[in-house]
Amino acid sequence: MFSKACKYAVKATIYIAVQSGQNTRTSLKDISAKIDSPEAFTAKVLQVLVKNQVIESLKGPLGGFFISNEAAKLITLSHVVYLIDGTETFNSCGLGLKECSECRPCPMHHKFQRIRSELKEMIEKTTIYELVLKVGEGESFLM
Amino acid sequence: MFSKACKYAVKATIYIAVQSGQNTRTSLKDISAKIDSPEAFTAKVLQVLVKNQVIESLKGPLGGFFISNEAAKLITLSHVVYLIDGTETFNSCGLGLKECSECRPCPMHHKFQRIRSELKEMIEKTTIYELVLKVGEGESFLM
DNA sequence: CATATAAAGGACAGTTTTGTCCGAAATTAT
DNA sequence: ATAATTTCGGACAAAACTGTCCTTTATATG
Ligand code: FES
Ligand code: FES
Repeated sequence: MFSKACKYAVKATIYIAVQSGQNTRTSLKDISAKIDSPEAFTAKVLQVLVKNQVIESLKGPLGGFFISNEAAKLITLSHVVYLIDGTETFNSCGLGLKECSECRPCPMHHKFQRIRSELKEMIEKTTIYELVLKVGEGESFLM
Repeated sequence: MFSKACKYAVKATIYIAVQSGQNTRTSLKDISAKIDSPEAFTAKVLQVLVKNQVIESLKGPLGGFFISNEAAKLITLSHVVYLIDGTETFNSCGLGLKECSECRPCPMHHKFQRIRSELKEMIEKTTIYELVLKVGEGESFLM
C-alpha cells in the first residue's frame, strides 16, 4: 500500500511534531529509535521532507528536526505520502491500464475506484496534528 | 497497491476465462498480447496459478491455458491476489507496526482499517466470473 | 516414429527499493 | 580558534521485483 520509505516518513513526521509540541528538537537517532526504522535510510527520507518544507531542520549540537504547531495543523498525510510515493496509487488503474476512466474502464474499475477514492480522501483530509493528538493522549503508538 | 505480477495474473485469468467461455484454450502469446504484458514474465506468473489450480494448462499443439466456467464462478479476485502478492497488504498495519490491533493501534489505524477492510471484502467477494461478464459484454477492457 | 507446437523450468540480467558508510558542512559550547 | 555534535550529500551495497533467454518436457498430428 505505502512503501517502507513512506511509512518511515509519516511516522517520523508525527513523532517530530509530538516532540515539537514540547518545544524540543529531535535528533535522527532519537527518531529512528522511537519509530523503529533504519537510521541512515530514515535520514534520506527526512531530507526530502526538509527540502519540501514539510519539516525543518537545524545542524549542530542542539540541532535536529522540528515542525511548528501551525504547520502540523496544515500539513496532511497526503502531503507526506505524495512526496515520497507519488500520486500514482491514488489515481491510476488498479489493474494497470494506461488510463483509468469511466468510459474505458477495467473490469474492476467500478468497485475499485470507490475504495481508492475513500483512501485518497482519507489521506487528504487527515492532518498530521490530528494524529499527533492521538499519540500524545497515549491512544496510539508509533512502534 | 497490487504488484505488476499480480495485475498481470488477474488480467490473464480474466482473459483465459473469457476464452474458455467459448471453449477455446488460450496460448501464452495470445494472452500477453491481449493484456499487454511481457510474455516470459507472464509465463512465470501463470505457472504459479496453474500450480495452485486457479487455472489449468495443457502442453503441445492445441494446448494452452483454460479454466472451467464453474471454477471461474468459485474463484475470487482474492484467490489470485493472495497467491501472487500474499495477504500482508490486507491484514497489516498501514504504517508498518509489527501488529495491527485495536488495543495497540497506530495513529492512522481507525481510519485506515475501515478502508482496508472494504478493499479486502471487495476482492474476497468479487468472482472472476463477474469480471468476465463485463468484458464479454464489452463494458470493460483489459488493455 | 518424426515433427511441430506450446507450457515448464532454470539461469541470468536489469531496475527499483531498501539500506549502509563515510566525509563535508553547519552550528554550538568550551 | 578548537572540538564536539548533528544534518547533508554522495557513493556504494544488498535485496526484491521485473523481465529475458534458452533448454526440457509433454502433447498432437502426419
Ligand atoms: S480503469 Fe482500472 S481502476 Fe479505473
Ligand atoms: S495498527 Fe496501523 S493500521 Fe492497524
